[in-house]
Amino acid sequence: MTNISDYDLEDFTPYLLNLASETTSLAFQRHYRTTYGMLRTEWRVLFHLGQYGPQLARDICDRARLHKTKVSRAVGALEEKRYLRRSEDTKDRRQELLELTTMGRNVFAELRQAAQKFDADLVAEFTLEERAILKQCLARIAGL
Amino acid sequence: MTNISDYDLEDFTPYLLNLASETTSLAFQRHYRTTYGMLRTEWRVLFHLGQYGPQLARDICDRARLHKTKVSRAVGALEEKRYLRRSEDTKDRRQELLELTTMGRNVFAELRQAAQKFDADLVAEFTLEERAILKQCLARIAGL
DNA sequence: CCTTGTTAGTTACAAAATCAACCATATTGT
DNA sequence: ACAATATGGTTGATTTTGTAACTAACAAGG
Repeated sequence: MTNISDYDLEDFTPYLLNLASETTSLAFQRHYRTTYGMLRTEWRVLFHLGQYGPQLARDICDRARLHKTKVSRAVGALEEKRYLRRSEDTKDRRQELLELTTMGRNVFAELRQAAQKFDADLVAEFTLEERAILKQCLARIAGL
Repeated sequence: MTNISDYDLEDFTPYLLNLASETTSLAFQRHYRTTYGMLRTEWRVLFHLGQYGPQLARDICDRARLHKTKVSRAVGALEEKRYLRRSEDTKDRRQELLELTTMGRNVFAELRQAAQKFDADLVAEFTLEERAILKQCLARIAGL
């Protein structure tokens, strides 16, 4: 009987993606976790608010591809830390506008810089072409 | 006030990695979850045993970069499903050699084929060069 | 109005991951 | 030999996530 397949799972892209994702996420964690006591979802929500300005929880769900329960809890946690504020002065009383407080904006500025540096270090060993292809492939795979 | 930086989260590699990883992992889940009732960690452990042959839990921890508690629980679950067997005939009575049963090897063969097809479809839209660069970059980032 | 359906967001409960403590065995230094 | 320490692995408590059901507000059709 011949070998049906000599496919090596080291080539399994989801596996590589998972390893790479875990490696980088764990490494970057210390910037928001140890310093600010934030969870990953909180950092993501903070980032979206800092990056795209005041918006609804719904918008964050869509953009960040996070489930509404995750966002709901992260918003609660960020509110407790006084990093964001809600206001529901809209006509639609179901929704509430989320925006960072001054403290939240400071944290965001700090973390954005850390992220930028972290990323630069991460891809430092790659050529410009490799970086471009990497990001392009990842974006396509992620469905962006 | 000037804009300190126009760095965008979309450019943050860990974020892209996370999105891509989640997207593919969720998509592949159905192959081991719905068909065999396995969890992600179980599939990973099975994969490592099938790929690299009989070994200690410790080896799987190192190679798969999984915490020992996760591996311990996954091994227990796989044993219950009769996909693996333990034997502690070693000189060191603390450790036990893990190996797949015939059934476990069949499941592995089946899943490996599914993985191969899944992966082929995933990267189908990329050129050979792009695929090579993608894998190379991911491996480097993952520290392989 | 008043049913029916939809949307924004929260909450309750189950599943899973994380963390710390633990047991048994092995190894090292004195 | 015998503390002290390290290793392989398990277990239990705590956290975090995921799933589903829920409330409240709005929107349309009759």
